[in-house]
Formats: sequence, structure tokens, C-alpha cells
Amino acid sequence: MDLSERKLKILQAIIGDYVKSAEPVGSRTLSKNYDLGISPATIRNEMSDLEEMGYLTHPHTSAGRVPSDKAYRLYVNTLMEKKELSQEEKNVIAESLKSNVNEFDETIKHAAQILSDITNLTSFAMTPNKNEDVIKYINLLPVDEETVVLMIASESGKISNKAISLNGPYEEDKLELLAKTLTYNYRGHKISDISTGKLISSIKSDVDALSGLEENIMPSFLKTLNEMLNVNLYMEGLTNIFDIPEYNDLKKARGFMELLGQKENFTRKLIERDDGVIVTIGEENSDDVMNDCSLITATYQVDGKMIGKIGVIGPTRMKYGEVTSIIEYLTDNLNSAFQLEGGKNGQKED
Amino acid sequence: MDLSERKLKILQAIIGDYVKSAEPVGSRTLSKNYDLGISPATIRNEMSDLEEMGYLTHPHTSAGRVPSDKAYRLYVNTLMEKKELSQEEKNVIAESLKSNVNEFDETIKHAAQILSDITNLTSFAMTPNKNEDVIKYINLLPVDEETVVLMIASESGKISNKAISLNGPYEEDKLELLAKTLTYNYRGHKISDISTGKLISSIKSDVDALSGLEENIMPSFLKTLNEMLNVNLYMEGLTNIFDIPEYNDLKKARGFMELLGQKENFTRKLIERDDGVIVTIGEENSDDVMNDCSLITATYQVDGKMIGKIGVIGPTRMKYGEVTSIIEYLTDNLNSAFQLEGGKNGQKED
DNA sequence: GTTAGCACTCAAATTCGGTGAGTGCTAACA
DNA sequence: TGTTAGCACTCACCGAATTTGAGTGCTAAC
Repeated sequence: MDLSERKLKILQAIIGDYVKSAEPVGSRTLSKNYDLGISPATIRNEMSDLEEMGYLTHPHTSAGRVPSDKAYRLYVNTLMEKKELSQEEKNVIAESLKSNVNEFDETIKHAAQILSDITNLTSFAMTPNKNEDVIKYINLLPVDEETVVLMIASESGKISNKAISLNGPYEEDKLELLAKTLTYNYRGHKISDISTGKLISSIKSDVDALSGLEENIMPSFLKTLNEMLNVNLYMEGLTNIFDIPEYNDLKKARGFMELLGQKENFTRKLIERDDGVIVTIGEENSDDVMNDCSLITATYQVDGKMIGKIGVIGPTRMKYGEVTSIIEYLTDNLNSAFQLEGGKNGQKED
Repeated sequence: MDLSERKLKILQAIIGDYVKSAEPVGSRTLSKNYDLGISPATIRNEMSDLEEMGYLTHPHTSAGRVPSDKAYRLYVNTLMEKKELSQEEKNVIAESLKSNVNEFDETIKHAAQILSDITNLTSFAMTPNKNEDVIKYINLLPVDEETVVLMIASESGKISNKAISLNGPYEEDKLELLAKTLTYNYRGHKISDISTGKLISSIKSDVDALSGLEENIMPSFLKTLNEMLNVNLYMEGLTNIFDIPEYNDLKKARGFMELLGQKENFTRKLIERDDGVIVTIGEENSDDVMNDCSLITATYQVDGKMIGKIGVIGPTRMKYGEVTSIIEYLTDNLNSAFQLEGGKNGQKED
């Protein structure tokens, strides 16, 4: 059964009021503050229907109605109006992002900061997942008698290095040869393919020829590749939840903190999420501990390829329209900041 | 006026009991559970004296006594017995630290984890302050037509790099020359002296001779040096405070979280702290928001030179003896792990 | 189909007496 | 003079009873 125009209007009013006040909303309040042209009694009848249909719940008999996850879902899908940001807000975002655009991780972190500042929610931003990134060159540089530096550059512009202590002295030309062999063999290959060992065996024999040098270097090489694949997750506005009535209770606040304290876990969940702007509401979240949260994430691109995520987490009672608009504008900005022709993104290893 | 033997005994018993129970301790409990050989009435008299002297306080008339900051200070200075760790605990620490000793930052972070695991408090660990670190060499490596990589190695073994986009093509020999000039000029100088501009002017003329190359590179050079000076702060066990009765109150918990949420601020305070094992109790902490916390920090060394810090923060009611023993053992382990002859600390840039 | 009226419900706030842990004082005792 | 028993007093805490008020659901009339 479809919802009548009037029911939709009432539902929208309830959601609007509840999102603002965090208090269950009653029929009288509704008829007083919203221009619905019907009496509280009629509203009550409609609300009763809406409850039966699963859009509203009742904390207890004598309380007002509260929107259910289903109501929010309907709201996000059809009722919600995206909020056009004011020029001033746009400027704030654009300016803030510009301020340190040449430090990749800094910019990402900063974006999360802006997001939590504007929304007053807890935000997070994930550096790109580099599974598609490809080796550009590999270098081995002498430091002193027993130490060399391994340096790996990827097509995306990321450069990693690691100091390696050898067991004894080495010959510089052997070092150079090894670097060249490695570059020759791995250039153009995906970092993830190499680090998982897929390609190692095929060239092992070539490298073997290079005396014992590789014995010391290969483990560090693989380790460094693995580190290059790591994503960083920055969180901002963690303490914002203390201002949210839903978390005005030690147990809830604790659960929230513990959820976000397990960064690795949370990161994994973010990676698994679909691309684009995704809103998951309450019970829609697979994870039990997030069943009374909503999560909004969006994807940003670097050079139109690698994919990072940014988003917010908060109570299901959330200004969905506003938040998604902000996130969209933010990712648009990130996308253009990290576009190829922008060029100087001067990434740094982590 | 000095405290009588008996007063000391009573005070120690009160502290011991309160640290365990977090409840104000009364005269009856004391005479029952501790073998003091005097009646509750006598204990009351003594407690009354102790209160007058500032060692105890009274939440309200009909409650037991609670130790004051002054009492804890006395305890830490004279009464406290250091707890000798069991062989098992020692093994846990040693094993955990060994597991990834060749990733510097990982080891530090891990140490903080161990600390919070054992103490059930919130812990933190700061990577070394590198103000005394000295340049070892500087290299500039060609990547493609318009990009080079700047690489800076310090005596401590830290290696940083940064990709630099130039405005146009460059000549490789000029690049090499510039790298050599930079190394020649700055080798052996403190990173902090260079990055603050102290030494720049003196060699500017030399570098000027090298065509416009330096215009692009010097800003990145300085920036990278500045980044090399950054310290990282890792925090662990943040949510442990939720288990501590003193923070069983949303306002307190919030204050705590906000205090630690401002990482930069907190880091600065740690850097300012004296070296060695330092305990500051309640009001002794300069910062108002920490007036009902105690902070224990200790210093670890890398190659006997640079200095990092590790410690815990928690309520003033804390097992001082146990915690300081653990921290001491932990820093001992870190010191030997990062000793010169240990050699392979294989540090990585941040 | 809409509305007014009214009985009913129930969370939250308020009040109030009881309970018990603990103190402080006093007077007696060693 | 220091120690102890005794006793009145204090006060946070708990739970029961009461009040308040926002809000519903139902019914009957428009």
C-alpha cells in the first residue's frame, strides 16, 4: 500500500521535528507548528496508521512518535531535499582544503576535520586503497659500509623507503645491478600482486645470481611493499558524540568509543563498503554495534583511479540532506584537488 | 611536624584500601582488615589529625576518609614499595617488544599497547624528539622529466623523502651537483638549526650558482626537515577510563576524552616535562583539566641520545608502585632495544 | 472523513521516611 | 596521658508513594 500525500507530509514533519529536538513528537505539537490544516485527532489517526506500517514507533504509550529506520530510509530515498551550500560555506571548505594541498595525508586529515566541524558529528577519512597501484622504479642507495636504503616509487607518486642493515660490506655495482634487475622485473606490476608473492618465484633465479645481497634485501622489499598498501584512517570530532542526546548515557558513549577505537576493524568495514555516496541507517548496518548509528560514506578519487573514502558516523537521527550535500561537495573538491593535471600532489610515504 | 610511625601506618592502610576499593574508608573497616592493634576510636582520632594536616579529606560528614594529593605524594616519595615484576610479566613484555623491533614507530606503539594492557589505564608513547639529530647526507634522484625525489638521511638513521615537481625539465648533472653542495654544506649540522633558518643564508650564494633548480627545491627541503622534527604520539587504552569509577560520569569522561583528543597540546606538555621517571599527582599538574588525574612518564633513549617519552594517565587513585615498576622495566627494555650495538633498528620515516 | 471530548497511560520529577555507614565528642579506664 | 566504649548526630543512598503532564485511543457527534 502506498502512502497518501498527507501521510507523507506528516511523516516528513515528524522526521523534521525529531531530528531537531531529539524528543518524541506528539500530535498537538505537530498540528501547532506545522501548517497541515488538520486537527491533532486526525493526525493521531494517521500516525496510528504510520505506526502500523512500521514507519513510526512508540517509546511508551503516553509518549509521542519517533521515526523508525524505515522512515529514515524513505526520507533519504524520496523525501529528503539536498541542501545547497551557501557560498560562504563553500568558501570555507575550498579555502581549508587549499591551505595544504601538497601534503596528501594532511589534506585528507584536514578534510575530515572540516567535515566534523561543519556537521558536529564524528568524521573519518581513509587514504586511498592502493591495490591497483603499480611499481614505477626501485632503487638501492649506499649509505655506509653496511647500510643501504631501499627506495620504491609507484605510478601514483607514492615513494617509500627503508634503511636496511646488511650483515657485512657490499659492492656498489652489485647493489646497482640488483636495483636495476628489480626495476626491470617489477616495473608495471601491481604492488599487491608482488607483495602477496604471486610474482616472486618467477624471478627468483635471476636475483639469486647476485650473490647473497638479495637475502638481506628481499624481506625488506616485501615488507615495504606491504606497508605501501596500508591505508591510513583519520578520525576527527570523536568527542562530538558527547553533545548528542542519544549518547547522553555512559554505556552508549562507551560503545561508540569502543567501536571507533578498533581502527583496523572499522577500516576494514569501510573498505568493504560500496563506492559512491552510501547511506546506511541503523539496522541496515551489518555490524550489531552499529545498529543505532547511521553511517554516510563517499568515495574520492586520485588521478581518477585509486579510491579513498570519507564520511561521518552518528545517531540515526541526523540531518541526512545537509550532511550528504556537504560530503558531496567535499569529495568534489578532493577529486579536483587530486586530479592528474593538478600534478603537484607531491605525495609522501606514510 | 613529622608523622608518627602509627600515623604513617594508618595512612598507608587508607591509601592501600582506597586504591583497591575506590570507596572512602572508615575507621571500623581499617581496624578490622588491617592489623593495627588499635580500636576504631583511636584510629578516628588519628584520622582526624591526618585530616587537619591535609593528608585526608572527607567527602561529607558521615563518610570515610579519602587520601588527598598530599597523601599520594608522601606515598610516592617514601611509603611506596616498588613491585618486582614476576618472571612471567617480564617475559610478556620482552616477548611483545621483540616481535617487531625493526619498525621503530611500530615498536613504540606496541610498547604503549603493552603498558595499557598491563595497567588497565590509558597509555601513550612519544617518538623521540629529534632536535639534536644531525644531517648525514642529502640526495636528489631523478624520477621523470619534471620530477625529482629529495632524500635526507640523519645520523640517527631516519630517512625522509619527498617527490618534488619542478616547473620544467632539469639537467641531471646539475641535480647531482646541488645534492653534493647541500650535503657538503649541511652534513653534521643539526636539523633543527637548518629548518629554523639559522644556517640558510650562509650558503645561499653557493646554491644560487646552480641555476634556478634550487628555487623549486629549497622550500621542499626546509619543509621536509621540519617534518623530520615532528614527533608522533601514540595513545592506547583510551576506553579503559570507562572502567574506572572516578570517570563513571559523563562529564568527567568527556573532559578526559577532550583532554587527550587534543593531541598536539598534550604532546607539547609531554615534551616540556622533565626527563626520567616523573610522577605528577592531581593539583601538581599545571593544567587545570588534569587536576584530578595523575600522570606518570618516563624517558627512553635511542642510541643513548635522542629522547622519547612513554607513560600513563589515570585517576589520582592509582597503583603507583606497580605502574612505575612496569614503566621502568619497559623503558629499560626499550633502551636496550634501541641501543647502538643493537644496530638494526631500521628506522623508517613517518 | 474530521473533529471534540474524555478517560486512560506512563515516564519523569518530587517528596519523604527509613537505613546504615561513619564521625565526633565525652566520659571512663589503664 | 593515651586508649577505648558508648552514644548522639549527620548525611548519602535507597525505595515507595505521589504528583504532574504530555500524549494516546476511543467514542460519539458533526
